[in-house]
Amino acid sequence: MLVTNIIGMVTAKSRATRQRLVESALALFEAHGYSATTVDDIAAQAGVSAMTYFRYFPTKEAVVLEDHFDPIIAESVANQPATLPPLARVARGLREALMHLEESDDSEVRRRIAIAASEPALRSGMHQNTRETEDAIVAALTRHGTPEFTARIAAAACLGAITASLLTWASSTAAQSLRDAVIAALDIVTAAESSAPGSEPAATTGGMQ
Amino acid sequence: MLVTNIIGMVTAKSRATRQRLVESALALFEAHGYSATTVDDIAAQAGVSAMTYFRYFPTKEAVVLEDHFDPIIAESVANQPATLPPLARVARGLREALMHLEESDDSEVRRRIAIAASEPALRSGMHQNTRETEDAIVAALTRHGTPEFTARIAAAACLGAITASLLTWASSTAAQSLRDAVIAALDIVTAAESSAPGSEPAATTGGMQ
DNA sequence: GCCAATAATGTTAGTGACTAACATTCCACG
DNA sequence: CGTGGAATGTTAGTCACTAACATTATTGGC
Repeated sequence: MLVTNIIGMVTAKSRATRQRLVESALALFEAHGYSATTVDDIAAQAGVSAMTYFRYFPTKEAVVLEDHFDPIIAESVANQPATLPPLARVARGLREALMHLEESDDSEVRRRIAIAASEPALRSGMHQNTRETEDAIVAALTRHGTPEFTARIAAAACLGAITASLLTWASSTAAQSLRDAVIAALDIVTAAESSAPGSEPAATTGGMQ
Repeated sequence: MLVTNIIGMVTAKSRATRQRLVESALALFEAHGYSATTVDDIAAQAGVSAMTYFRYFPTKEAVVLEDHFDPIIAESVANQPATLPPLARVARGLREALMHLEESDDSEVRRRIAIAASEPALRSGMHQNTRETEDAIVAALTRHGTPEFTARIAAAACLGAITASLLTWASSTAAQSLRDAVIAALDIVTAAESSAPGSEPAATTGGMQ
């Protein structure tokens, strides 16, 4: 949820402008590369001034890095049995949250992440985006007695794994779904726990091993 | 190893200039905040022009984010027994690499990371820095038969945990050592494996739980 | 001690991301 | 139709960063 949503900017016209900006940006980034594309280019392509671009997106990065990926995670994590080790709770919570995600928009997400993977600055921007999610997970865990440091490390480990997984997934040609890529990553993080009580390994994922 | 070390820049004078730039930057960042400090300010404080600053550091971030922290890690990881699950091998390799680190310069590192923690842009810059280390670990693991995806996820998970740990450590007032903070983080990531064969939990760390 | 060669620094001029202040156009609703 | 607020534009500026070229220190050989 990087982006404004400030009061105003909600009319049909504004939604259309925003959409044009996103599409122009992705197309130009794919065609000429991220750094070779200026904000002016994007704005011009969308039929709008650069100033208007910045009214919709706070930075050049933001138009790529908006994540539709910050959802009910905390809720899911909080619902895991407190008897599991923190890392397992986070991983299982993330897996469950994923199940409540429409499979549909994989393709645009893949475009975005593929662009992000191509530019170091954007790659690290992805990590920045997970900060909110990390905080939400930490809050969920500490509410049930996990010490803050432990909670944060467990969250950071899982999110680091997921981010790496997404970057690999988006750059790969395999017809794997985003969901399977993330699940595969979480399986690796919790591999040693697959024999622990109450934890069944998720469905195997084919290609990405 | 963010920074130049290009041919030249190795004389006594250049080392002195570099040192002055680092000290000026840290002091100004601590005094007025990262974003309120301009590169011109830093250069002026060091008695040098802005252009000279950029001859030593490629970006404003770099003067903070140089890591003395990218060392023999791959070597250590490669030396772990291949019978362990990948995550455990990475964690144990990192722990061992840490042991070969002088404890001495904790204080400056702490200053740097504390500054990094205060600015989102710098925080994500830290992640960017770990990319080289991640690649080195992946290379070490795949050389011994671990699939690339698995290797990368394990590396990313551990490095994510370590980074989070460092950010917490640097902002805390506890007199803990950097080494103990990192070990504590790795213990959390591999908690479920502490009963696995050949893996003894590292020394407990007091404060940071 | 003087004279190259080379390292270190400076100057100028530019690009591009981003901000602030203010002016303008568009559009819905009375 | 006309008015108020939303959407957009203009201008002018700051700051990170780059390139090309000019200048000053430093150092090693004589």
